[in-house]
Amino acid sequence: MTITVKDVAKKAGVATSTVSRVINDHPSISIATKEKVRNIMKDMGYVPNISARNLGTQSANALGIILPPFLTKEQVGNPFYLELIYSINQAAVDLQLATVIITGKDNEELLNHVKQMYAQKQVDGFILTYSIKNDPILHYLMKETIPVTLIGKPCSQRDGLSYVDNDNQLLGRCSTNHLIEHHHQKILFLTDRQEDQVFIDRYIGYQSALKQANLPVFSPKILQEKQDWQEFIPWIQREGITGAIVMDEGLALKTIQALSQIGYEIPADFSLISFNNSFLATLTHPFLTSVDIQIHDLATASVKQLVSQLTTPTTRQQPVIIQTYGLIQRETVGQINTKD
Amino acid sequence: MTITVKDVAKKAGVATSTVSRVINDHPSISIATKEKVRNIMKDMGYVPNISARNLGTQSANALGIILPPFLTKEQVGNPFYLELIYSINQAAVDLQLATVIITGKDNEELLNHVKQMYAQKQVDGFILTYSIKNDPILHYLMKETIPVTLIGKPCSQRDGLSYVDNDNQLLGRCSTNHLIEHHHQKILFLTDRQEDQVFIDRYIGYQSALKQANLPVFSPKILQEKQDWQEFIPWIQREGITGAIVMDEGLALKTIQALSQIGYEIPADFSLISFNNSFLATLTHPFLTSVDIQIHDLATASVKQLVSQLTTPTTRQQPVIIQTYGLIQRETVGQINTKD
DNA sequence: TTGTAGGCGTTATCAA
DNA sequence: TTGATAACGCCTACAA
Repeated sequence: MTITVKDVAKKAGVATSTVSRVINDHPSISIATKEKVRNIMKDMGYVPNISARNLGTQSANALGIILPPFLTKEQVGNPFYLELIYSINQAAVDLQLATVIITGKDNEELLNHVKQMYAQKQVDGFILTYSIKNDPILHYLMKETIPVTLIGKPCSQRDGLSYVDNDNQLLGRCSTNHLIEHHHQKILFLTDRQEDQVFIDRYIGYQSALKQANLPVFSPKILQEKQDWQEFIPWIQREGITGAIVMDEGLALKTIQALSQIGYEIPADFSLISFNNSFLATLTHPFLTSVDIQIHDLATASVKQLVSQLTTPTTRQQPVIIQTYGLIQRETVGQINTKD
Repeated sequence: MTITVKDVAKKAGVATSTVSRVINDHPSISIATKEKVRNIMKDMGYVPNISARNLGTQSANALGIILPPFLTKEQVGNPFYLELIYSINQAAVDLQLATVIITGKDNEELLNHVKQMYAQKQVDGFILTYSIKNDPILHYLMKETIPVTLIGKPCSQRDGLSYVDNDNQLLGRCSTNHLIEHHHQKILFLTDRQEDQVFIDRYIGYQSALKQANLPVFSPKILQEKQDWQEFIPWIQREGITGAIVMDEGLALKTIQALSQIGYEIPADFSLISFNNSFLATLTHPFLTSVDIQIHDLATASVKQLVSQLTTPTTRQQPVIIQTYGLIQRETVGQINTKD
């Protein structure tokens, strides 16, 4: 029924081992036989059986994408993950790797799935798509020295951990500078999550930009509950804040709405700059000025990191920091009205 | 190094076949030996090697999720897919199946990946997450009688195709009725894509609800280009439209914005009801009244359908239509102001 | 109810 | 440069 190396070997008048070598482009096979065998493979429509290969090579030819245990509808909706999955898979396919999804409704379930996938040899390693404090998943993977690449920076010092991240301090600095260049002087930093390493780094960048420009640094505003907003908006007016760096595009949209309710015009009265450059940025006017974090590069680099762990397990991986970014100027940043 | 059936067998003083039977819970093994072997497996930390099993059973123990070849940032951002992936994986894990992602930058590449994954026996079958006209992917899978379950209704008659869908005509009818109950009389249907089977069905439901209520039926308004909006908004005013069924929550947000620009208050002057109940619905006020399409049920049913194709390839699958839905009332539907 | 033995399709280790 | 042959770990007749 299915065509195997044996069939190809017989037809080609060579041994199965030769066919196998041709498949793997082994250097010690003459060009002539390679040609011959390849033609026959094509003629017969031969396709290698990956399970059999995996059994032989003791590998899985697959990487696992660990998604965060989603808690809220908001997180599931986060466009970041789908784009990441998509880009990781594209990079993986280029290397003949399959991409397996790993989820769980909570950390315990997720950890079980991770363990199982690895123990059953269904994946060779993992890409962990999020970085949080005291993550039991990351802890387990490192303890067992299972190949893993983290997307994002580890929250605490993790020796030898392979990770790929944006230069979030740089992004924080550049976005802040963008507002400074537009003559803003009282610039805020807004977030809806503070445990996040991404937040910490960007906030550091924000601080450094302001200090360098001799402008006031504000402590980050955490906006989660309704009450946070109720205190926040009057406070902005009182303080005469004119601009903000916003961690998340969803949050930016909410902020714009809250400000319009007190009659602020964007960007005439207030400027915002956000991150990710997702579809949210161009959903409604004013379109969001946003920092593109190059998800594609992040994904490609993470796959590369993981693969090099797999091929050379001994050598330590240097973290990769994506330096490129895009400052996508749209409609939420303007010169500040200095006439008052 | 790794523990195999052989090791377990030796320690338990039984044959490897017995161990194998215990693993698969074969009925002809005595409870006593089952117990014994299981304990030993646990003690030794035995985990079956899936590649080996797959090789033996000629299966892959995995299903492939085919994602649409994404064209635009908007589509990548669509929260629907991530939620679907997540739910499918949860359902698959329960059945001990792995979930493999399949993508491509265009139909050609996607088709190649699909072919390859199946030929290499990396997946047993596919879940196709979208339904479009003349889809070469679906065409190929059906021609080759490869197990597949479609999420959504096929655009043209496809004998014997397994699919899982909402009752979109029902959803179209119910959402329209919801506006009718609020005394709306001139109700529109808004979409940003018209090739879509989902659109067609919901529009049919819209029509039937209006006809039954003896209210005017409008042809669907397609809103894609800027120009569409420029013509649309004045037209609404002229015609005195007071409500709309909107295919997509992103589109609903855009519509609300366009209407506010001409001074309309939502829902006092205009009501909207949309679909999916994604995080977009509660991003900004007014929060969207939305029809929840039960992605979780869709996912679970699709996995079940696919698995039953795999286990009993001969019997025909009856399509599954999810009848339940949630009408999530929020802030965009109100009684129409009848005083004018 | 259990054991024996062969096979699943590749790769890897020897020799030749 | 190639060919035999033995793994790889599990499943499944068939036999006992």
